[in-house]
Amino acid sequence: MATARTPRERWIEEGLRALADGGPDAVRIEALAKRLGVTKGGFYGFFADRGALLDAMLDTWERESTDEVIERVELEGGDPKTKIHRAGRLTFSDDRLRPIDLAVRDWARRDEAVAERLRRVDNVRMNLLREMIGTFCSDPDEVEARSLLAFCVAIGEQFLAADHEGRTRAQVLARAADLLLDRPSGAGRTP
Amino acid sequence: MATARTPRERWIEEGLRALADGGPDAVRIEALAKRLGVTKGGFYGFFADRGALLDAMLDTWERESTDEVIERVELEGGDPKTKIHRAGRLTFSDDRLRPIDLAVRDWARRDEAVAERLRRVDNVRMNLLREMIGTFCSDPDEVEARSLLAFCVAIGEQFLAADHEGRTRAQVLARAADLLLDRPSGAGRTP
DNA sequence: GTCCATCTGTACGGTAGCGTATAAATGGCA
DNA sequence: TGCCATTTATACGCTACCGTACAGATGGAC
Repeated sequence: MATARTPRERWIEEGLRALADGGPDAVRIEALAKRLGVTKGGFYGFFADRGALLDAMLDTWERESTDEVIERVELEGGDPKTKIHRAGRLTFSDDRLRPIDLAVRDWARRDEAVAERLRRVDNVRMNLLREMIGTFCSDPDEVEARSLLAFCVAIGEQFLAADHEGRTRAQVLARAADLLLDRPSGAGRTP
Repeated sequence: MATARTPRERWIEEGLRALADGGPDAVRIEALAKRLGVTKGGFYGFFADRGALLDAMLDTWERESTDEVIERVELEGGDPKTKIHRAGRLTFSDDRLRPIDLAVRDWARRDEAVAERLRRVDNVRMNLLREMIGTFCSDPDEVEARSLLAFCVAIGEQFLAADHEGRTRAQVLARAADLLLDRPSGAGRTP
């Protein structure tokens, strides 16, 4: 048996890099082959067509974005606020995962199958947020609202280009996190 | 002088539609021509090349997203919270502008010139938010944090696929808006 | 070292899109 | 109505990419 010089995983890996850099349209088999230093000859031994590669890429992304992140968050322990920050950092500060995540989000707007995958991933993350925020906030509606805010900041911040008048983005984000995660919450809403 | 059956504006308009539907890669001259019911023959009389169309599209988007929105927000008056909601609605509930805005955000991640335009647009919007939120919140750092949160929710919500356990997205968003825009704010931060 | 399944390079036909050239159609204006 | 600048259709060469076919290279098993 001849060992593959360019196994299935390398095509997926390079495909995810292309997705991160240029969106799904940039995932071109011949371009990937060039970057891998081979021709597309071997590609069709692993994948039926370009669509099969895109599916496999999404499989890999989905697994890495849920199971592995959750596992690492729980493994290291800490208080809820620490865990929330760690979960956010594992996705949105990781130079590998962050751009893939953002590209998938934009992709999901145009492809229902991708949207379904993203929904699964986001629901896992929202559950984590609910659980953490639920430890210091008793009103379920407010837990949901704060979880949504926290998640939206993590994503929206990546797509926002505004400046902050002398402050750094990190400083403003820190203050925003305080508003969401530090303020003691009443049981009900302010009338 | 022969009046153009397909003037410059129609190419831009159709280009923006393609951008909204499929991202910048979907803005293809021959495809636009087909949708306009003509061939690309006349296109190169208005634009030097595909890049010139993309620039013109961004010019149009930038103007519509700042001047026109601001004008309409101020024209109709109302209290700060009303104005914020109206400004958000003018962009993020408009079936024409919303998908263009989102497509431009993703595009800006890969193109520095687009990022620069988006920065100008977002700074205009952030100024509006600061002004409105400043009317009921005195701490400048908190004004900035709340403005960032409000903006990030408006954007992030569009890219988020999670469900809300029996609640609708609109319900959770309403509660989130209360947290950001209703809570009376202290002068300083909670220690 | 030989065998052989597996992987890889090369070549092919087909589609889609860009930008150019040029001829035909169009409609305002005299 | 006829002129003429402007707009549009058609045709072309070029590049990039997809998916297929097949021959040659590769390296583990024996």
